[in-house]
Amino acid sequence: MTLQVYNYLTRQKEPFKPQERKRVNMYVCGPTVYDHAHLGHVKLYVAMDVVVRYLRYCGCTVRYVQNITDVGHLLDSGEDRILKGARRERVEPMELVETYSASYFRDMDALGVVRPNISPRASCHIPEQIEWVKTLLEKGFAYEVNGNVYFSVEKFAEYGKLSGRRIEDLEPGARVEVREEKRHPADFALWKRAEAEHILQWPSPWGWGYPGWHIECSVMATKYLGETFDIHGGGLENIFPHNECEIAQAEAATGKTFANYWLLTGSLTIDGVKMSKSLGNYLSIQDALRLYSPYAIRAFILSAHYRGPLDYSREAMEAAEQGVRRLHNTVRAVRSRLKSASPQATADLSYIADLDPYRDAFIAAMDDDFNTPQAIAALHDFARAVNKMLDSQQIASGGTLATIDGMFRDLGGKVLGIIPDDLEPPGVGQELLGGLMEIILDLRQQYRLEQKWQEADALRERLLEMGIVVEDRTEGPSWRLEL
RNA sequence: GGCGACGUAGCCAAGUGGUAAGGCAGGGGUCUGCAAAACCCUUAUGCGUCGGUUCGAAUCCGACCGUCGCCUCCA
Repeated sequence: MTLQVYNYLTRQKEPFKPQERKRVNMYVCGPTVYDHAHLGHVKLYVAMDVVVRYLRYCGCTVRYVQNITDVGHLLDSGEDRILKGARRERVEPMELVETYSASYFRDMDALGVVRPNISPRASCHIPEQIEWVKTLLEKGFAYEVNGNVYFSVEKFAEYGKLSGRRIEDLEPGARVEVREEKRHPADFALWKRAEAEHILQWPSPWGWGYPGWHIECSVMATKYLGETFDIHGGGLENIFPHNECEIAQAEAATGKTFANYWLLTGSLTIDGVKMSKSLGNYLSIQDALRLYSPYAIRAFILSAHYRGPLDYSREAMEAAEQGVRRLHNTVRAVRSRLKSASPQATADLSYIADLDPYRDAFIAAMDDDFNTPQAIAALHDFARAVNKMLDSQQIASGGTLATIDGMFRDLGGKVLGIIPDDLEPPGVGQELLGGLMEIILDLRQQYRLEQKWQEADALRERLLEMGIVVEDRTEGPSWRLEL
């Protein structure tokens, strides 16, 4: 494998070498489930999805862990996001968590995002987190004040190594008021004392309370992936303080490197501003799926490199939709030709040999830090070559067509997830529909032979109104459902 | 104030020293009864601005301008 990845720890591209050959352990910071996910979240999860898919395509066994934050993630006001959501909807906190976890998975499924192997919840790992805090206290990296336990950043010499910040550079209280009881303004909470009205609380050696936001990731990542694992992914905007704190807690406790490679993604913006819940400039995934196909949404996100920012606009999404449609048209044509191709015909070896450069270009792009824009470009170049061959009326053998289809399935399907295995929408009555369409198209051909253009066109128009596109190709009429 | 990212055609966006990928949109053409699809040609003497290094810079260096993110709990 010659995969190169940009590692935020070293700020450069490095050859990717998992600890164990062909086995990759990977962790990505997951959602806080207090509301529906929106397109902004999708950029991270689709990008990481493609990382996982590509590693698997390269033959690696990937254990992908992505947490579900259901406790301890506070708002600027100091209010727990989960509790605020629960109050808003007048439900139990854990009821809210169930609702939005389900919503999150439903959205990700709809977008073809492969599920993590493990989706651990913070609230299910309270004992482990308490143990971890105890360890940090014993080792002298933490201190307790009034039922709160803080991590002492001055005790951890490497604090800031990921984000490139120095403690002296931080402006205390820039956003959140500094708590007097902290020894250093930059110290962060490992465990927080819960007031009586705080519903989510657990007993601990320091009284009733709940874990700080950062500790869950350190604890759950190491629990399922080992003290040192291969890849830690996340959004660039969380590099500080969240990711930095994860490293500090983990490495202070274990004395070992936390994660070897840090892959961080740029934000999705809209009109140049980050799409976020708090700004209200977001598009929910459900709404986005009403406007665009899941393949277009993925293609849009993958049209920019994962590390950079990407600006959402109606125009850009339409462009992605059209681009993906072009690829689907080619794949549909190949599969349709494949049905009538003779299966025992020998493969056109010279043409298959010509396929290699396209696959190589795709692989080279992906090997270069998952350069999906270039990989998609390679797919488009490939589609053009295939279209040319189909147009030229060369008799392609079943073997050649199957190889081409296989490439689209592998590269566009398995790796990028922008080409489905079945282009026609699933559902009952497919055979009935096929039979009916055959009758209608036969009738229309009869009109055309008789040069009754008005009747033929009217038929096509009415079918189009129902979402059935009819195209008269040189090899005969074809139809497809367009949603 | 500090740290960081970004600025490439009408739009989205690759390219990080060798003379500007790809997609969308636009224009022209081929094919077609028409349409669609597809294919061909075409669209940045130019990569925020100004300097510098170099035989050669979108790519390296410096300054400046602009946009955005983060600075203790927003993916």
